Amino acid sequence: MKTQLKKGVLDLCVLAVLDRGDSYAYELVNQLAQGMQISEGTIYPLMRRLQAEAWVETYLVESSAGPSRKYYRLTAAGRAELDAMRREWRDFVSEVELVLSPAPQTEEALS
Amino acid sequence: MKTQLKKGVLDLCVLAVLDRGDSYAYELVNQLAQGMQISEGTIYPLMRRLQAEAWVETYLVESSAGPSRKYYRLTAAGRAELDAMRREWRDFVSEVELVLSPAPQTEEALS
DNA sequence: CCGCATTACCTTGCAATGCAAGGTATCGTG
DNA sequence: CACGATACCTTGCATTGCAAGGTAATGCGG
Repeated sequence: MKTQLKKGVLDLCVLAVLDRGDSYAYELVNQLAQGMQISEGTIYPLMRRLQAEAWVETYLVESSAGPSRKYYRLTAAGRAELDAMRREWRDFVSEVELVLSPAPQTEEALS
Repeated sequence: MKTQLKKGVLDLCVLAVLDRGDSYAYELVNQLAQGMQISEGTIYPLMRRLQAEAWVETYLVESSAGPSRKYYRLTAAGRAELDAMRREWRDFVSEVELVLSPAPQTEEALS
């Protein structure tokens, strides 16, 4: 999948996944990596940004196999942002589809 | 419209517009600026990239009001690329919509 | 004829973000 | 006790959109 296309969408995707239940970065990468490529070098800075915006909050959970996991939970603000991003996403897709669709036959295009 | 979302899509949009007829950068900005914001500082480097990839070729046309216009015409390679990009776009949208849709209830998620 | 708006071209520097590469630490198993 | 898997993280680079600024041609009003 083209790298540039993902820019600005991964936030939305991560928030959407977290809306289905708390998770931690390492797991998020594995989940998202199935459909769209995404690597650790992407997710960790991204989670920091989400936390800096107060869209998620964290808590540690000890693991039976490996170091403690830093779980992320959506905040109320995060859920609101998720809704806003969903709307932006739909508007964006509509806009692009409009450009991609065949000429809209505007009357004044016959100069 | 969010800046980051546009990354990787503007190429596709410009090629799609050119597929409907030759145009020049200044006009492309005005056309695209209706739906999605786009500025001159974006379009000129972009057109250079498209030309460097040989997806478009140029020819000058003198204008009755202002300096000569540098028209861009889609090449065969450009048209092929446009088709490829359209497919990538659809795949990309599908992938994101999949993530945004409610939990798909995979059996093995009950560990 | 001169300045100004409009058209039309272009470049520089910055900001945002995805990613490869590399680093650290913990746990269970052989 | 070495190793793989799990899980965390950072640094530096590449790409790309954009604001800001610069150049030049044309026609019009004063």
